[in-house]
Amino acid sequence: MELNPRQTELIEAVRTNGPTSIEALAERFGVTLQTVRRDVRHLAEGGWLARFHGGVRLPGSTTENIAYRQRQALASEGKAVIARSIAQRIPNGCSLIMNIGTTIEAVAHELRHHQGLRVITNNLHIAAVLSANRDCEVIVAGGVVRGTDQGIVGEATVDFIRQFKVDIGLLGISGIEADGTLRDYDFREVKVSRAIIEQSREVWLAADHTKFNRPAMVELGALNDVDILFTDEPPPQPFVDLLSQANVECVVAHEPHKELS
Amino acid sequence: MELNPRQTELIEAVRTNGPTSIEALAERFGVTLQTVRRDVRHLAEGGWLARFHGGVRLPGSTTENIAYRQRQALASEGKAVIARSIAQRIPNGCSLIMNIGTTIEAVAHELRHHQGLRVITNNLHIAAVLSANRDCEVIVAGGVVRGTDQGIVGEATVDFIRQFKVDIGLLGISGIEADGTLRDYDFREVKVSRAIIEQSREVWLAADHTKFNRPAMVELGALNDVDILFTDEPPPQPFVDLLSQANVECVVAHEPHKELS
DNA sequence: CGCGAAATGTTCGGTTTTGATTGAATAATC
DNA sequence: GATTATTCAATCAAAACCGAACATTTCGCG
Repeated sequence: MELNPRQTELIEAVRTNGPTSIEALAERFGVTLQTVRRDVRHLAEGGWLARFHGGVRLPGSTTENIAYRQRQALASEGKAVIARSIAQRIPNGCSLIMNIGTTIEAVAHELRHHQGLRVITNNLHIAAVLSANRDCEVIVAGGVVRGTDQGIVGEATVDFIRQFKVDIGLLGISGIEADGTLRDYDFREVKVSRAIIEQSREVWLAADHTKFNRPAMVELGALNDVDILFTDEPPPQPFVDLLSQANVECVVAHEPHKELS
Repeated sequence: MELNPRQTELIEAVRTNGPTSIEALAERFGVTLQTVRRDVRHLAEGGWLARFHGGVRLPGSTTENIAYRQRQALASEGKAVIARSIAQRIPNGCSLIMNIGTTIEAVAHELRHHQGLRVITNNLHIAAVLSANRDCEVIVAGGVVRGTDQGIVGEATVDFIRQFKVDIGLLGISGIEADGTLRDYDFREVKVSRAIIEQSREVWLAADHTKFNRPAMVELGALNDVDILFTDEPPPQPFVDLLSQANVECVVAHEPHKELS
């Protein structure tokens, strides 16, 4: 089974953007529909893709984990920028813990070509992405898998994470309130995040601008726990002071210049 | 294998710029297409590059993380039959441990509509598939993620599994030798499998016909440890006696009637 | 300068890939 | 359920690409 670059890219395109129409792919690659069909048929026979009338999707995934991927793609504009900015500051060869959250997942994608990383995570997607990097040791935390986002939570997870001590803890979060508390929705996830903070020498927080002033139920910690905050727009007022009081470095990520979609 | 400077540079060029056409390389080095082809053929034979119609790319860039899916698709004819037969015998509401292996993954697919299951696994794919089933509690074992197949192995995994005791342990395996020993390739995986046997009240083994008499390095256990063996063809002679001696029930799964490919 | 070996260029027939057309199959609509 | 609109697959022709054979150049060496 030989694959030419277009076919490789085709798989990649479906992997990242989800189900696509034949027509869109033909335009994307500048070839005719017939050619795309041939590729798609070929790939489907090899089990790389599954086709439906009018398009292709990843094999085995009908509608179940699509809701998740969709959400991931939706807000990816700003998240990718934050992710790149975080990945740039992660040195090769260091140890990380990465928690649940689409922003942190975006970071994982950016880390695919880093070298010598040791990553502990409670996010199945991150584990899957990074385990493809031969030069990266991935340790997944044990525990109960949450159906909504394939996150791993629970007591067992906390215990598992307590076994380690890493250079950098990378946290995504649901909301930062105006009093400087970090919050999330699921208390089981919060317990894990707290454990991550304890076991990390440095804590980096990823939070796009929508997270400021966004309320969430469970208190996770405070800005004091954080060393660096990565975001995509300058934070609004109450937070600028809070950040400097808590001695948090704030990195506002910028688009390199132009992005081709 | 001798490499002249141009060939060295050629590899370098592909390394930095990714897949390239023969034509572009010819222009890049100011030589004819035929010369580039000669170089490329030479380099491809030496494993430095992989070529495709019209150009070259780095080797393995395509097949690495795809090899797994291919393997999964390749032998899926018989595996699906075994998987269905296993899934039929799994009652709703029971607890399971499922290990690494494409056959066991196929079982997971068949379990998507079972109810009230509690599944512990060291296979990320299974975790992903079953976590989509809202009526199934999935617990993933912690540990090091193996890059080749997203299996979780290592000491931590063994410790994690020892915490549980389940109704049924579902094992896939690499080979069954003529002396009745069960074998696999990776000793870390074997340790996990052994732990699974210990923590299960009943052990079900899935092994298609290719596994009989197939040698593998590490001994995992013996047929005595197994309660039921699921396969797709009647086992050859040495095994029929071995199975009855070990008091193993043997289920030969049959195609329902017809399968549309 | 002449020789031979290795590397490179040229030509040509065969193969692979791509694009276009058409009739069949499939989904959507009423 | 019948009709319409897409989509699919088979076929063939054109183009691009490949490899082999042979001609040419380059280079080392006496």
